[in-house]
Amino acid sequence: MSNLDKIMDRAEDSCRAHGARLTNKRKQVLSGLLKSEKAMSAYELVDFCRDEYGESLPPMSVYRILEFLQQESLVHKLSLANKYIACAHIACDHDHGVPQFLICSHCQRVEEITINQATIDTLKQNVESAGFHLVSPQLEMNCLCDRCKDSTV
Amino acid sequence: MSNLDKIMDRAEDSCRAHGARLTNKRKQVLSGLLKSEKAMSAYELVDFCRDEYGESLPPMSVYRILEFLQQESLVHKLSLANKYIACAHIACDHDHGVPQFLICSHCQRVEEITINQATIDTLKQNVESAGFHLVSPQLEMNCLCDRCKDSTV
DNA sequence: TTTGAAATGATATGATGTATCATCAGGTTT
DNA sequence: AAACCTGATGATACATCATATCATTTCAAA
Repeated sequence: MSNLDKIMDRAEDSCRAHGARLTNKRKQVLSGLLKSEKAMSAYELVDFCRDEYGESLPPMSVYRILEFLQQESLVHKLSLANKYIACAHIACDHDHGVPQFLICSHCQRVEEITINQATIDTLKQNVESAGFHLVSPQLEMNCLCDRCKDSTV
Repeated sequence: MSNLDKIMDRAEDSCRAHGARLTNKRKQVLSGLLKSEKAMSAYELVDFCRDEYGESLPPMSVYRILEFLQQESLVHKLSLANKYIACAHIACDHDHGVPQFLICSHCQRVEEITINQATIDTLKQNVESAGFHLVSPQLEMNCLCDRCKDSTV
């Protein structure tokens, strides 16, 4: 069983546990993101599904499906890039924690890492001091990856 | 001399120090953001300039001006909201540090706070461990502000 | 097998952002 | 002052991202 299949199975289990259905179209979008191993825009996913599955999936549907997948914590939206990416921890047993996305401004490569609890607590405390309350915390940072840093020096 | 005037003066000084010109149109956009005391989209600024100054400033120009103001660190782009906001520290003498924006998902109010150095160092260290390098660090977080939290409970 | 809710399709449109070439304004040189 | 250069702005078109709305399909439960 391939790694992709394992992840898709776990995704399906997770949906079922919430009483939600991981339909065929939803699987197509999710596996598209998993296969591509990068962040993709909704319209890129439209093209991908057409090319890969020979099915025309209108943009509206893709957006709806992406929204569903985000609710299920299977996909994250990267606001810095206006793109969507599969969660890197779908098949992990540990708690996912607060995701932090490092986005290479040069090659668009994205790395998802997890912030340690102490740092989150500090951030959260700052937020509370300012009279605000965190909602679905997620951090995104504009970076250069190693390769691009070297190649642009 | 009003606070707004003071800030605009400081902005102009700062530009001059970089050999850049804070032209009339650029002042209009910046003071629009300062007067409104909130984040605005480029097209909202187009409307604002038309209404406030009776001048038609095409969207393309507003985008160019916003880009200029960002380079001068007078304006920040909020990617979570696709809006722009005046830097809260234009007239401050202290170093600005890494800005963190708390955006109320409900009323769109934005608070700019500064993260303490230790937290930044930790974040930066995490980023380096992952083989990435920070570029223009800035954090944005989806929050609820006090008022909206109370009103929605 | 009906039927009701959820998912998807179709269509239109709004919102955000950029490419490109033309024109204008303000200094500098002569 | 006139010519000239550069940076700023205008005009136009278009690309990209996203949502509103109503119609149709699918699928599981009654």
